[in-house]
Amino acid sequence: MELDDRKKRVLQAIVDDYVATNEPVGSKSLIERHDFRVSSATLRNDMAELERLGFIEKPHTSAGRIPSDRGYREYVDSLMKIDTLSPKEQEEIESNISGTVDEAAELIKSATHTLSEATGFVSLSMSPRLRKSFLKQIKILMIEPGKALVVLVLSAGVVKDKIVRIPNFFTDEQMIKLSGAIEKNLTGKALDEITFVTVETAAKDTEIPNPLLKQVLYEAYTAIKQADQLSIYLEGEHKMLAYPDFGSLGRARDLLGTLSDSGMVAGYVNEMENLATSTGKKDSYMIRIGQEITLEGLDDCSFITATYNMGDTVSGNIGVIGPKRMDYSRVISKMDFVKKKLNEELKKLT
Amino acid sequence: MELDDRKKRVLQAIVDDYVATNEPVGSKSLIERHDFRVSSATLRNDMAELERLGFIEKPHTSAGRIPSDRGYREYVDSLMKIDTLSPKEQEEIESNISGTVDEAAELIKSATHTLSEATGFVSLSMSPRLRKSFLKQIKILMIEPGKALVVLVLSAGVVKDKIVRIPNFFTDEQMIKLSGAIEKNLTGKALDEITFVTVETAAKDTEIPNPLLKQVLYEAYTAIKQADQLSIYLEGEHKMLAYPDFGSLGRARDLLGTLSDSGMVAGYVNEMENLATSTGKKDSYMIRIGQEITLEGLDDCSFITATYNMGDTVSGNIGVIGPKRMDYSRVISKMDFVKKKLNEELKKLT
DNA sequence: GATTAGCACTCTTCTCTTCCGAGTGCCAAC
DNA sequence: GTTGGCACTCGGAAGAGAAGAGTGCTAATC
Repeated sequence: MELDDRKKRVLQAIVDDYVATNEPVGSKSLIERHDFRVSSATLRNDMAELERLGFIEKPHTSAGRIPSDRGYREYVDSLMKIDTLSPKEQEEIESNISGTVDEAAELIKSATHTLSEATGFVSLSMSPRLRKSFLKQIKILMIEPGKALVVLVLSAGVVKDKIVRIPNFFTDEQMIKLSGAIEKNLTGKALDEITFVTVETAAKDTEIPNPLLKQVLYEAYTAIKQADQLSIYLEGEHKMLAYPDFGSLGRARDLLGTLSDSGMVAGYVNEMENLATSTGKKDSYMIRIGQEITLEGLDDCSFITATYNMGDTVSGNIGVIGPKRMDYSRVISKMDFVKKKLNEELKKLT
Repeated sequence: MELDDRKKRVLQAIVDDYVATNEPVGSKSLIERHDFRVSSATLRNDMAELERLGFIEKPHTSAGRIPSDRGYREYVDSLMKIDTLSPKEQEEIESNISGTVDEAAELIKSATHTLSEATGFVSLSMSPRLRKSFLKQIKILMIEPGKALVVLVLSAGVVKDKIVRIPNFFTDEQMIKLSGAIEKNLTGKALDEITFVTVETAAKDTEIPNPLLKQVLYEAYTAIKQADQLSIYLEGEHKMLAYPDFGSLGRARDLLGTLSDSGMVAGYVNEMENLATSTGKKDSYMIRIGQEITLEGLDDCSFITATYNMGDTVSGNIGVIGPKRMDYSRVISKMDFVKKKLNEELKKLT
């Protein structure tokens, strides 16, 4: 079912007007605000058809129309045109992201912050998926008897550390020897290539009595595995309260409650990303609208994500969550620009 | 102006009832719910007096009374009695905090989480004030030309690291030598004893050409100074939406907006802590009620903090922010218990 | 002097009704 | 296919009571 040209224009106009005013759009106001050159009765017929097809709906009998999820979907898929940012907007974003930060995590955080500020919505970032990154350095430092620090330096400027327990009588020299051996054998390996066996093998020629060794190796292995755990960073949750779309406190509570469970949100983003990768759909951004989002309380939201890259093998996501009644074009172009800048800056770090 | 016994009981009953019901309390319902053995008219006289003294107020002429900030203040200062937790409550908290965590930061986070869960309010923790902690280890590791990692191990199980830029042609050996020299000379020093001069002196006998050295030392110094920056962790902000006390979306927005500025909240907590220390008032907890809180949007909140300790010299704060119409006794006893458990667990780490 | 009963008064809240207007769907005409 | 016209629907605003909870005050009582 293809929409004819005028119906497309009508749907587009309804979305635009509704986004701008937050009022259901009637046939008469459409005529007033747009140059349709037909009468309101004609639009009424078109609108009835659009409703029959599921693109728009009525809050109640005697109100105007609002876009349905499907209407928004059609809008973002084929109707809207993405405009470019003004130099001023670009500069604002640029000045916030570029900087003197030396750690990737900081950079990503500041991009997330910028994104929230620029859009006025909730923004988020997922930590890079480090499975494919490789070990540049691994050191195990004795802190005190029974305690050591494992420090991992990964490609792309990422540093992780973890305090681990070790047998009390493990000595300094033993640790230095062990650390050297592990480093020598594991450096250059991708995280997902490293198994417990790999670590054990790496330590084989250290001549440290086995029972002692095993626990330390296990802790080191855990530290390595833990490094590629996904984490999420959310910002600007409170901004959602400013939108009348979540008028009732109940809805707002559900929404913020869900967002506060960052593990759940992270899981969802990850799922979306995997789905997109596996189905080969790789636009520069991904949108989920309203009911398409399976998280509780986000029925009135849209969720837009994009992928940033650190080097060739490592990537993560940034994203925006706002009311589905949002100016998609602006938000997407802003996110796109933030992503671009973030990628550039990340490149400088490697 | 001392209140007579019955007036105290009346005030106490008003606070208790109001906290329980969220309804302004009238003389009649007071009689019904409590065993005053006088008539409602008598209580009306008492209430008029309490109002004249500023302990209670009327939302409007024909409503009951609600406690004023001053009323709550009197209540927490001299009327309430803090009850102990049931074994079940204790166990719930205990099982959440004690655990196998090896890093202090993790432990503090989990205590904060537990606190929010147990009270149903926003909870927060401030990172330990590390000025007085001492360096157990400091290592500078080369990552690649132009980049190094400074790792600090502080007393009380705290590890900090920071990537720093260094001159490109700084070599591996130079770094090892430098790292050793700095470590040898700075270990055991408290963070606030370390100045740039100290660091420079520590590196004096390395025989590395001066112009090179200076930048690295400065970066190392920065890393050290940065380690004692305060940070704050907030949790459960969305829970505030569940309380009718913040009925209007506007108020809720102000509140969450303020809480989202964690720097500001951290500054306020720090200020409170300093004030308490300097005036010598050292209760096991501190309370700020309503207007006493100078943060915007927290007029209807109370802010309760306590201090946790890591070793003899290092401490930080945990706290709760809830509606001022809260069950102070329960909240305080819970916070107190969380604090106690946290202190115990922190002790195990050192 | 403190306490009490009684009563007039105040003010919010809830419900019911009415009214208005924006918007619709449909029909007949163009 | 498009248009003008018109009856109809429904939500929201505005207003009018009525109910109810609570107060302050006065005069009587302990």
